[in-house]
Amino acid sequence: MGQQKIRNMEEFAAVSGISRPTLSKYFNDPDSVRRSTRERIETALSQHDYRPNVYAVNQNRRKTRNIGVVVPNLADPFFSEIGREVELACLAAGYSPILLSSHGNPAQERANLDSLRALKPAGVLLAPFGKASDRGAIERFCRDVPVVTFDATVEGVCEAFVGTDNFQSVELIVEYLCRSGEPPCFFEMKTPSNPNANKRRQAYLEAMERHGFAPHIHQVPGEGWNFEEIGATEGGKLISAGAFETDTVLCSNDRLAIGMLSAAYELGLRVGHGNDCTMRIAGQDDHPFSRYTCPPLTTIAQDYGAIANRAASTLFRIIESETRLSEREETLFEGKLVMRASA
Amino acid sequence: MGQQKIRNMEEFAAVSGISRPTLSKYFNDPDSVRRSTRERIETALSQHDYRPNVYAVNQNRRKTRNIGVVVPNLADPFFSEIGREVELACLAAGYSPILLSSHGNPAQERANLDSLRALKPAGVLLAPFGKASDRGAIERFCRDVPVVTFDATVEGVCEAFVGTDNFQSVELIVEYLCRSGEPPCFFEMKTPSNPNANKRRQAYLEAMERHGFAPHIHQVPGEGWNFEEIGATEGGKLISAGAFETDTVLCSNDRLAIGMLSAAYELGLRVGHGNDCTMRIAGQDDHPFSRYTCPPLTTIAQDYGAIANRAASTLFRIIESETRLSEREETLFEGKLVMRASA
DNA sequence: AAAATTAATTAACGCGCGTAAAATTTAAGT
DNA sequence: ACTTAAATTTTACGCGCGTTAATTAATTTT
Repeated sequence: MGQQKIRNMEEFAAVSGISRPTLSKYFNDPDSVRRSTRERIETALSQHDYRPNVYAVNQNRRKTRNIGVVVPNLADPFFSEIGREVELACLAAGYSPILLSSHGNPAQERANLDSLRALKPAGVLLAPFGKASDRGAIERFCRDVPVVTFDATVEGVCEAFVGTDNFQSVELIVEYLCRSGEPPCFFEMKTPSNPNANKRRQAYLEAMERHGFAPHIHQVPGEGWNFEEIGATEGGKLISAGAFETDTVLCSNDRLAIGMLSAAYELGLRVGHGNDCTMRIAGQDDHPFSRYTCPPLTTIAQDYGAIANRAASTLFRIIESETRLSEREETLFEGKLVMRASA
Repeated sequence: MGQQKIRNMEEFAAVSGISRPTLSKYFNDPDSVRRSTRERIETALSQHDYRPNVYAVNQNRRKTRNIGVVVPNLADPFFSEIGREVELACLAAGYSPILLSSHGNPAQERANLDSLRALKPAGVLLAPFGKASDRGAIERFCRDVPVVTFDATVEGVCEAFVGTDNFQSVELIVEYLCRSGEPPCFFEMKTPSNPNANKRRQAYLEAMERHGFAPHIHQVPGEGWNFEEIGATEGGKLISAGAFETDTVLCSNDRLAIGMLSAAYELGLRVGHGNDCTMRIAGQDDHPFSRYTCPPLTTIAQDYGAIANRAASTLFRIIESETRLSEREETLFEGKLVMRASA
């Protein structure tokens, strides 16, 4: 390895015998220089280990190669998984992802966008809160930076949206539940911040009508992101009060279902589709922990990988074309039924 | 708000009527200028919204105010929680945290340190893999950047370590388990990468001896970070084979315990300390999901907040004193017994 | 009010790199 | 070998801010 440390590109030009502008070209895009020079640079690089100063580079480049990735809550394994997928896609395309969590707090989401703005990112992949998001702030941000939203959408803003087709997904599981037993009641929070929740409720209503059953929606109070807690306490209350019209409950998401399963267990109820079971509980999202609940949770799996990759590739396309999309693109992936023991 | 956009500090100096060097002082430390000028700057700031260019600032400053935070796996809620606490501590002290996950991959840990080096951070808070970490790389990194490790340690390197006192914690739960029923067997992975696992095994052996019981350690194969899976399949095998010498199992961590609980449920066993129960299962870490398992998991809680804050404040002390610690500091916080239904 | 202290201004340089224009070299094509 | 096109080198400027030294202004002290 290198003997004396190389302090800047000038010095590296000296030891490598390549002019500084050519080196600059190389570091911007290794393929932009002739193969022979590229090889000379790379051997020099292997002997002296020099890396361009990030700050100087980004100061002078019009657009950085940074991609901001903002998710509402990294403590939720769903978002840490999908965040990870997005990061990988960025890396693979030669961009530098910067992952920020809004920690369940819409004000933090706004703060994250502010921080990102200072980093002059080439683009941003945003999983917004939805209704709870600061719409104005996001709109303003989208004017300055190409943004693709994923998972949840803020109606009308941003270049594109990639998510799951809630109507297809809900139909899938409602159909299954109706076919295999009593039609499901729907369990959710009264004031869900996530727009998917509203679509899922709507989709439930439509699906139930389609199958000729009366819908039963149960909304419970509760704030914040402690969904398991809400599912356990409020879901438990409903169960023990006998509030559910049928023996089957479709939860708005897996985390609520996990809480409700825990409450059912406490109440000594056996959940599942067996003969010895009292009720069925199903979720939505295929949360990483859903296969370890008792019993394992029947749910709808979102295609994390497809969503992440499509969102990323859409953003790259916008960045590289240097033109905004003429109209807002919406891509919805289908959910898959994951049948386990709980329903 | 501002009418025309301010492009740089020069222009902001013009509109605010403050000279550029004074502004520069202000942005470095608002308290370094006279109160009257500070107020003038801040009113101008509220009218024109200007922010210094991050890249230009960091290029010229000797040390940035960036703090790198590296955790082994953000998909593990334990680390997303503690990572969050650390971030908050950095923010509160006026630093800019940059959270990176190694995604369960030691090579990624090294890559993360490389990325961080390019950002010239003032310091780094590192939760290393431990044995699996690239010791040489970490040592080299520590020579250049002040580093405080937390959660897990790499023996001998870095300025300081903050973690949980495994010997105290394990004694606590072993004592409880012995007192309240049959003495525990110990369940863990054969090749744990986390050094805490080794300390916990050792602590278990010592605690059992102290209480006059024969220890029984069961190690199962399995690679990677899918602990629940390993706990479920391998733990399930042991249970159904009747391999455990007593009816009580202490798992090396909560995620293994969550898996084992799921296996026990599948086997139709009732877990807990009630009369109708077949076995007891306990964990360690107080994983965020442990209170929603069936039954809720008895475990040892680490003091996330205390660990995060102590690690951060120790790092800040080193950074601000501009001197390396004369000797390596080790701080261990006590665990607390969390009694739930599983044991 | 004068002297002493403290703070702000002016002027100027440097950081490490992007980038543009002109001059030169290299490679490819006939 | 000669023409042409493509790549590289030289030279030079600019980015936005940190920082320093000398100067001037504002504040505090006696």
